[in-house]
Amino acid sequence: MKNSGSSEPRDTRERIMATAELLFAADGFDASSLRRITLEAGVNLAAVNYHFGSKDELLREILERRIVPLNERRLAMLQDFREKSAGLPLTIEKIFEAFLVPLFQKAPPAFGTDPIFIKMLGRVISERPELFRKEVKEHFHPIQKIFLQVLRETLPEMPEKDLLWRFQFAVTLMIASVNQRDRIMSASDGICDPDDTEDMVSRLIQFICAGFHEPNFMPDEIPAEMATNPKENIVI
Amino acid sequence: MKNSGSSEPRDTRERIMATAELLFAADGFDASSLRRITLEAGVNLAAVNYHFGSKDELLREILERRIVPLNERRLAMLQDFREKSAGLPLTIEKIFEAFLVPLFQKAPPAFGTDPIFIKMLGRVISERPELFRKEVKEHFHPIQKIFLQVLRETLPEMPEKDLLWRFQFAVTLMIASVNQRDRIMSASDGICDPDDTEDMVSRLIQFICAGFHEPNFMPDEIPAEMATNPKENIVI
DNA sequence: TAAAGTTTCAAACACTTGTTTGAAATGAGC
DNA sequence: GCTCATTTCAAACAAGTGTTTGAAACTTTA
Repeated sequence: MKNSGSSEPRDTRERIMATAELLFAADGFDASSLRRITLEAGVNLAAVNYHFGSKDELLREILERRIVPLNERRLAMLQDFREKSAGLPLTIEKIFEAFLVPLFQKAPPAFGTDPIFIKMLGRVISERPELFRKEVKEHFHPIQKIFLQVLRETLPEMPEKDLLWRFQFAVTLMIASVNQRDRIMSASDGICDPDDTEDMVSRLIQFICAGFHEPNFMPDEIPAEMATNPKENIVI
Repeated sequence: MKNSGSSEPRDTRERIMATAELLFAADGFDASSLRRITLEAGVNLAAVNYHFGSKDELLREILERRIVPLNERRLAMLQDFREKSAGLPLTIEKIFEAFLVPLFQKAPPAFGTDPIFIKMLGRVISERPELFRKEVKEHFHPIQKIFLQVLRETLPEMPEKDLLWRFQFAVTLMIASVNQRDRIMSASDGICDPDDTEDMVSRLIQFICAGFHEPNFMPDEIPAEMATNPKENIVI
């Protein structure tokens, strides 16, 4: 079943990256040893350090070859919607469609994204935050800035802090929705099925947009219980 | 500064648990070695295995002593709101206030919950899903069932699948909001401050409730792009 | 075909991990 | 006082980690 012999020359890199992405997604970064990765990829243990330099650098390369085309597709979709909107501001729904759909869309491994990558993204974000900080600054912040600008055109009256918080909730929920797939499935007794990507993405967009359609945030709504002495609230 | 000598007899367990919780929250489970935990706690390395049996069991005990009182406080708050509502169904806002506030509320370590615990929760959920599956089934599913029932009383017309998805989005966002604190902070250039707990929780409740106030989900709203051949959408 | 460059491979390296061990120290009960 | 159970401690254990090495096997170039 497994291709244990060496095939084409440049193939080794690709085999390592594909296998590593799969294992990182399934078991996390630390839990996926180079020995298991290379064994399942059918290459020698030393190949990773030969071709990538280190395990961290392997992860960085996997990330980058996915993130760049992902963001290109987001921008292309956004541009497409804009051309069709005849100068009018885009609806919040369309904006988040361009933001979310390319992330969940299944696509050829070389240029696109698919659930395996985003599952890996979700896992590694919380396991290697220091590695991500750099990657996020370089690739995700610029795209978030662009989408925030477009949102601002649609919602010119919304206070900056409200807009930012709601957008961060949207991004947080987006990441977590792939990160917590298994929990969602089992907590709903299988009724919520994250494998039905179309269904989930549509619901996600609806849920997120609802948050943006709300009136501006009123600080008076702070729950009174938070302000009181916590000791008084303990009930045993 | 550090208490390196042995103090009271029963103290060792408590010192280990407190330190471990802190380190697990800051660096994750795998990244926090027993050597570092015991060193910072000022106890001997072998103490963990003597008092808890294993590192996994230590984590399990930390979890359980937090989760049980947390859920007790949630139920107490829910009961309190119900008594004040004079038989009327609770508002969605009140329901999620009872669900969220006790989680973020700062409280004495022995009986309550605080941001350190929930940060740990967020990290370990994605790092040790197999350990969590059991814990979640035992402690979180029952409480989710209760809150779903209360939501159902308030929203009797909503289709079951819609209610479940929106509730799962709420839970997902709740967990992720503590898990992704650092990302939220840096992605918003410090304008969104998760350390301002009152502010964040209020906004979170507003955002979540907006999703529940939406009309029922219409499957027609599925973005057309998801159905097309992905290859056609690639833009380089 | 011969030389040079690239890639593979088995073995070892240096290090860290959770866990176990058996003797020493400490506690309570009589 | 002594005894017995509990707890601490330094040391070692077995297993796993990412990485390096230097010789062998290939490819490519001349």
